[in-house]
Amino acid sequence: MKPQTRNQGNTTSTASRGEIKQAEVLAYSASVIAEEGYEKASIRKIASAMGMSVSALYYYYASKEELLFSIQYNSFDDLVRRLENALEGETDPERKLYLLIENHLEFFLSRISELTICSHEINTLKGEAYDKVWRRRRRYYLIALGIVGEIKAKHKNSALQVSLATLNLFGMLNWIYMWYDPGKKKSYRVLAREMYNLFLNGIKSKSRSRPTRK
Amino acid sequence: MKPQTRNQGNTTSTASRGEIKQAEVLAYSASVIAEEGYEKASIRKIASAMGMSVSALYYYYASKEELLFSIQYNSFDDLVRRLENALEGETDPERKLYLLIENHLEFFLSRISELTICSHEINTLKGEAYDKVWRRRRRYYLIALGIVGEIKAKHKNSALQVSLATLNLFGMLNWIYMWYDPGKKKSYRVLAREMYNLFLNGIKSKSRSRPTRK
DNA sequence: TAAACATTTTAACGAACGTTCGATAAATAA
DNA sequence: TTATTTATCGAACGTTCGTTAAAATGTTTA
Repeated sequence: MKPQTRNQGNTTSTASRGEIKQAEVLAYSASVIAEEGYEKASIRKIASAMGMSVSALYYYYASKEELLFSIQYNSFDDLVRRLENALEGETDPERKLYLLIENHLEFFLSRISELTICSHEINTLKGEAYDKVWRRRRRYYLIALGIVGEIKAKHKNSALQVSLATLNLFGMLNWIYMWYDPGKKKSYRVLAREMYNLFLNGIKSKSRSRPTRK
Repeated sequence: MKPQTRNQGNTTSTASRGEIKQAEVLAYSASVIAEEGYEKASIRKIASAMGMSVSALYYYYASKEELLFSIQYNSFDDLVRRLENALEGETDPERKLYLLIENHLEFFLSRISELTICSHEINTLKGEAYDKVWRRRRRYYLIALGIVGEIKAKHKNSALQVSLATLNLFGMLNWIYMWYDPGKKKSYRVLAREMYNLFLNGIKSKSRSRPTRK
């Protein structure tokens, strides 16, 4: 029988050989899917990328969809957990914003393939699998929304549209996979600083007018 | 023989029946591809979406790749042209920034399918087709980069990383297709105002520091 | 040792894919 | 009218897709 139990709820830190291989399959899948896109990344490509037969792959995952689901769910789950951990005990909303951005970028750079898939294949899953991932994603979004709302209140910027600003923040964060070059080795701290300053100053300021035509 | 001449370079404003149909095919293709993604949007789905046979479709376009190429190239081409037109005679960099954002969002809302494809399928094409689209895209990017550079100079904000800021601007702009709901009928002007204020205030301000740990 | 379980392989399934072909139908030109 | 071009069609091509059944290996346990 195949190893049904995933890492979650593993009381001991030991991982069976099957679980290790299972994680390995997921990692290879992530790199191929990130590179080629979900539809174009065939099961055969993934299997041969790790020198494995197609059916051996099916021993660990019941379907291609389950591969995508596991990648996305685990990534969002880790992302949320790490964020909640980082925010623990923090009260200053601006500091929280920085931690969110830093956490996101650090996670992105350490697992580029997975996060690329989280961004690019965000609407690929359907039905229940989509819903499950959506709920993780939603949790992440609500944390960000709360932080932006706190900053708005702190600076009494009543004109700011919190949800719109938050979506723009995610636009910046999620678009990185399109231009980030791992070869350049730009540190996540530099990126985080820059993005934090841009976004914070953008939502703090109360000057909100469109330049009139001359 | 199939109608080789595209709209480009059409001296007269008349369009033959073939050219009209050709444009119609492109529009249907765009909506199906935007909805399903390029790989999953099969030629058969596109054809049956417009009550046409598969071979009739091939009469107008030689391949599925040519469909994607035409959608992307025409969209970027129009986008750049409209922007250059709008910027004609403008000198104030902040006004230029607003016009860029407004132009982008207005175009996006009027041709959601095409722009969704421009964002989401940005790395789908390969080889020469990719290069041709890339050059259009590059032109657009350089205009934006120039405007951001001018604003930096105007405000003497020497700490600002122009290319990074520009990429973040495009992150906000290109991510819209992920959350924009046409049903809500939010005007592009409202979006443009909000994004303009956020980005401009973000890059104008010279306060660039990371909140220190407590 | 043998029995039990875990893992991998070979070979194939039906379905869908992009594309092409030759035969028509419809529209236009002579 | 006939001749010619323009447009459409159904049927098929070869290939690849995700998936599975059954048999063959390893590996651990009794």
